[in-house]
Amino acid sequence: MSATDLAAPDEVEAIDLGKIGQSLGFLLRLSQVEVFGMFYRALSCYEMKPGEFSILYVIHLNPGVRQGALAKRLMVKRAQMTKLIRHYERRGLVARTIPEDNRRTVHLHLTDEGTRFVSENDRAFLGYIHQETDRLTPSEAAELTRLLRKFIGLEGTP
Amino acid sequence: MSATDLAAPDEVEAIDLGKIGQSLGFLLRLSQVEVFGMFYRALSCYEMKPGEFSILYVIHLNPGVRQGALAKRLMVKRAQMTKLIRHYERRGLVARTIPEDNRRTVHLHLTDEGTRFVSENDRAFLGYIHQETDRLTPSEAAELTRLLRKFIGLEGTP
DNA sequence: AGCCGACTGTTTCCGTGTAAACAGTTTATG
DNA sequence: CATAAACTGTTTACACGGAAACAGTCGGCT
Repeated sequence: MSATDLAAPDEVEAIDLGKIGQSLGFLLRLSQVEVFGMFYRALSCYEMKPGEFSILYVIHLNPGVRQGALAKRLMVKRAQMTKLIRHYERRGLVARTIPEDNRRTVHLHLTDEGTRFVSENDRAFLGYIHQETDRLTPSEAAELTRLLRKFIGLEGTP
Repeated sequence: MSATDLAAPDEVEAIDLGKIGQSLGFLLRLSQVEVFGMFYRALSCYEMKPGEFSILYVIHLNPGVRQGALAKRLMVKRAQMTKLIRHYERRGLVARTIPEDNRRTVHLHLTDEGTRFVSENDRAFLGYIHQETDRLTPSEAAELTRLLRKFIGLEGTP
């Protein structure tokens, strides 16, 4: 079933959450569960999770990015980024190049196949969210993203 | 260091996020990282994560809750809830009782020690967030929680 | 030049959460 | 009543992400 399977009635909804229900951390976690559920219902056909696609997408927008810089921007650990990039390399979507002037770093590019993949599936992955914010009005959805962007200090860079 | 350690300059911030920067899923994930970072800086002394405390807190508010109902309400899998509850039971904070009329279910209560723990650390765990939304004005923080609550369908039950 | 420290990516190990199968219990159904 | 189906919690196996240690590379300092 969807979340935690259970055919229980509204006994569940009767549970008092107290101040937890106002806690930003709790609300964020539940929201993420909700978004991931939406994604899964809509895009389970593609064998790729939204976070994985976003990496390809950002490489597409920034050819030659350093691997560590990408990791920091996307807030994933360098170790994790290594695993993902090696995976995409094996899959033939990403190419790694080590420049001569600084052989510590790794620059990332999309292969032709990777470029094609991103171009073709762009809309599906980026647009799925706007179709599914059914509980929010469009202006509320816009305000929500604005507040989140401000909260994480992502205002100046649209 | 804090997030992904890296002494890099603003090379990182120059990376173009494109439409990803407007994606609700992406923003939610970054926000959660942010909140968890806040918590860690403030409450690393307690040997308990916010999600773990929230379970004790909700049991405190709803003595005798069924374990599965609690899991569904908090959106954690039943298997995971089993591990957590058994852990708290060993630690002497939670007591499990199996009622005679339905021996499939498990009802949860706090022990005296558990009650004391929640009462004493209540403020520290629930209040840490309001101290740390420094990038948001109070009214913006309130609006953000309101929108998140609406987004996950948690409106009627304050 | 040579050494020390910092940077970058990688590897290894471990904690946590999930999925799937399981066991006991209750309810529905013939 | 007996059998099947559904419910509830538990166990087991595994995938994912993080922390820490590691190896190669570069810069600074004497």
